[in-house]
Amino acid sequence: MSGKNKKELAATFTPAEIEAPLYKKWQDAGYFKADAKSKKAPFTIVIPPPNVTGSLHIGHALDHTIQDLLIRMKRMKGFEALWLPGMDHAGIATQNVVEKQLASEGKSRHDLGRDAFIEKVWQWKAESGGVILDQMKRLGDSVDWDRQAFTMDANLSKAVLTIFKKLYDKELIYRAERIINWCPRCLTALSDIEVEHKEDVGEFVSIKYGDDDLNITIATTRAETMLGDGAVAVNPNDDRYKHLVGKKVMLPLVDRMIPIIADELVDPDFGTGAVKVTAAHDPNDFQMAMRHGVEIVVIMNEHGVMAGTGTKFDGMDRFDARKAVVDELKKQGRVVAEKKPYLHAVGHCQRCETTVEPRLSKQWFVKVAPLAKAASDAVRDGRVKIEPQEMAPRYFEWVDNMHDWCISRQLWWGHRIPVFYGPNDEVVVCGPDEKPPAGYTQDPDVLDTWFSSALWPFSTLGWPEQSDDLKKFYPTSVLVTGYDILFFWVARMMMMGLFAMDGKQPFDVIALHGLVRDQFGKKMSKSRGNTVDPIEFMDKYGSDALRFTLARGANPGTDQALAEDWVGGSRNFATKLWNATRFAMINGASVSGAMPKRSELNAIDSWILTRLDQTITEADDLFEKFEFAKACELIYHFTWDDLCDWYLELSKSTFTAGGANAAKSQRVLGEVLDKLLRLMHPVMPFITEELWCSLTDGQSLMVADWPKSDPSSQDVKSIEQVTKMQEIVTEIRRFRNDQGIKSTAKIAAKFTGLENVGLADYEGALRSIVKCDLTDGNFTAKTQVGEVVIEFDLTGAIDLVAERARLSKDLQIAQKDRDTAKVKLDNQGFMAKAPAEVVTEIKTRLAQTTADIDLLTALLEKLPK
RNA sequence: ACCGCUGUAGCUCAGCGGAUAGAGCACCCCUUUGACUCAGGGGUAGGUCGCGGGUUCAAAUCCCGCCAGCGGUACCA
Repeated sequence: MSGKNKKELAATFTPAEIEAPLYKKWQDAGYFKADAKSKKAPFTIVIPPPNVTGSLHIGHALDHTIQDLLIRMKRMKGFEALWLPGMDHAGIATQNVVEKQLASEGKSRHDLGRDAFIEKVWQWKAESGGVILDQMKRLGDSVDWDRQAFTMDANLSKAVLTIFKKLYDKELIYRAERIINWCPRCLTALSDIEVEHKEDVGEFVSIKYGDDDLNITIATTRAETMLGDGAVAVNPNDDRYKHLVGKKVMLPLVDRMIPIIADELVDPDFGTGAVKVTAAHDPNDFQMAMRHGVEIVVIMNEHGVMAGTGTKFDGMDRFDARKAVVDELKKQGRVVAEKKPYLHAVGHCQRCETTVEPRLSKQWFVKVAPLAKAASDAVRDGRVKIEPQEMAPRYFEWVDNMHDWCISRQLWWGHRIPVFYGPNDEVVVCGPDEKPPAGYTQDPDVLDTWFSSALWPFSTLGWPEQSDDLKKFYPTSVLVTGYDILFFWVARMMMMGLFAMDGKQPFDVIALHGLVRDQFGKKMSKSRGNTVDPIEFMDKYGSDALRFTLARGANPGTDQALAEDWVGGSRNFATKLWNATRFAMINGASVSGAMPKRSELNAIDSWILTRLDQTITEADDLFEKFEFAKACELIYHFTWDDLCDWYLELSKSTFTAGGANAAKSQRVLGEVLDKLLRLMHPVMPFITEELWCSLTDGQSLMVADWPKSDPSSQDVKSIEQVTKMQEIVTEIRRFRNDQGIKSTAKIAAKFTGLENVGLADYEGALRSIVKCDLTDGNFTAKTQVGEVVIEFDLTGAIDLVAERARLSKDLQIAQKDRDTAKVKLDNQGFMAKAPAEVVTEIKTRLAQTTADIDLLTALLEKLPK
């Protein structure tokens, strides 16, 4: 009765053979496309834009598995589902790649000039950028490729100009001279989040300033900066130094008189309690300098090389100069104390690891306070939900303490700052389609990449135009990302989204997942050499296996460990599913025709339908709550244990017998697989598609309906019956095992009392699953499960020692359980205060264990000596 | 230093007031080539729930302290 187009399933499942063709099939059919004109309710996810220079790593694989899972599920649920892909232009990273290329030809970007260089970058992007996009297809990502976006696209660039001007007009963007994080290698300013603080080994030297008449000892780890000191600061309440405040002291090596000032910022308990103030090279010193009018002396150039000090140290690298300065001071006997090694946190460039140099320079900043407050409030008042909620404090911690955001980058690749300067330093900001007055020159810098990434949830949908997409799909439904980058762009997207879209949040939910770690829970890193390649895993085990492994490990907001073995286990699971379906089809599983009435079904069929229904209800609920690990666990358990180990085994005799009973079970089995495959599709899209199409002759699971549960069909009695069957089977297996009977050996057995537990009709099924087919014999041994007695013909082969040991052990356990129950019931406090259900439960347990004890005692006594 | 998170079976993790603490993988024993052999089936074994106090009839679960690990933040020059 198989349909004409039904494919025979191959004997083994080979992921590589089905994955690419199925992806193509989906793409060709247009299933990934979303329609802005649709009447369906929207469900939107914009991809957290990966880097154009990047390739797929295991963290993306997890991130994308979750997004694809949600999108596929919502699509099946009848939403107009849009998953919008794209990339950001990664200013520094991309420029680095191309500059390296040029360097290998002995050229620098300056040899080419700005326009030619940018052209070169575009060329690089066309040839080798965006590798990740192709890799996403391997994962099965059901993204709408027609809407693919790039932060440097015309429309997204227009969005950047528009928002810049808007912010400037509202005085939320300003230009100022500040101490910023400067990378002397990348030659650009960095924002706070592009700086990584790491413990460095340094040296903490105490240096005596001044002479015999007037001196003060300061302590520093950056001796070279003393050449640019403008003052020495002490705490105003520090009695040791009070008398020196207002006096001037001689700065060694440069022979300059500098004032001693008093400022609260100085901690009297740290170091010597006296601090050198180098306003041009330290953010705190700069603050103090502003307060006290201290002279600002710049002593380094952009490369971190000493310059303009008028000393012999000019021309030396900052680190060489540090040593040289200390040596020189030592010679002069000014080094009073040295502490080394001295561990302290130092900022490093996230991209190139170079030690960041705080540097005084004029840059453009976003005034974040008002924007951050809006971003904070949106979460606080519940318009945006963070999942899991325990992560919210981290968000607040970050957003509420954000410093102003330096957005200038001294690069060429990126959105050029739309500011033009007139001959007398007039400033004009140009929005899209606006022209600066003649003779004005544009700011040479570009904007931080994240300035454009922050617009992603709406710029990709057409903003600033009021496009159909924007109307249909904004606000997006959920942003899926790792908690480690919650701050990187989530906070920025929130700020910009709320600002640009008149207070409408960029997403309703922020769903955070953890990091993928190695099998020992260690963070993966190239230097540790413990990274894994998702592509390699997909080659070896299939995409579905990788996806399932990741989804199964994805507890909300917590990290997960990943080992190759786990992926292998998921591959085995996929194989199990494949073979179960194949077996079902060989045995005539069918999806056509009406389902038999519940009343006509045997307990086993009714049970599996009940379990299926429970599984659908619970898994659906868990998926909706972003509890992917638990949902997968549930599905795994249902498939492997309930369906394969119990249902199929218990039903084999029915299928073999054939006839009307078999036909009913075949229909039931078809129904179970049909719904199960639908339920699993979002997690394992490839294998489920292949199996489902074979089983049902359907077009595609991608556009099939999500399985609905029907709680009214719950059959509690069938659960009791099958649970009883499982107990009997387990006991017989245990008995056979203890007696050393091969699991394939067919032995004789006699069942008594099945009718007492409503299993009179299931003796055949029971006999078949435990290979006790024979009914005649000399029954010399027996065991018992409640009211059911099973006797065996072991023709004197019974191992009395093993059996007695076993029974004694069970008896002991039962006695212990009975005792604990008794203690509870004798406890007056418990009887008085515990809820009635709990008391009843304990009473039942007492009765149960007492019965068990009687039974075991009797069996022990009857056991031949 | 501060904030946050974590500490449960050999490993990775669930459980987060109801008492017999679970799963996957690994181990051990038996078994299998008639859905499953890069497999499958069955059966065992394995845990002072980090440590110490407290609250409760009842604590892995709540509170306090401590220890250990991780992450983030930080102006300690």
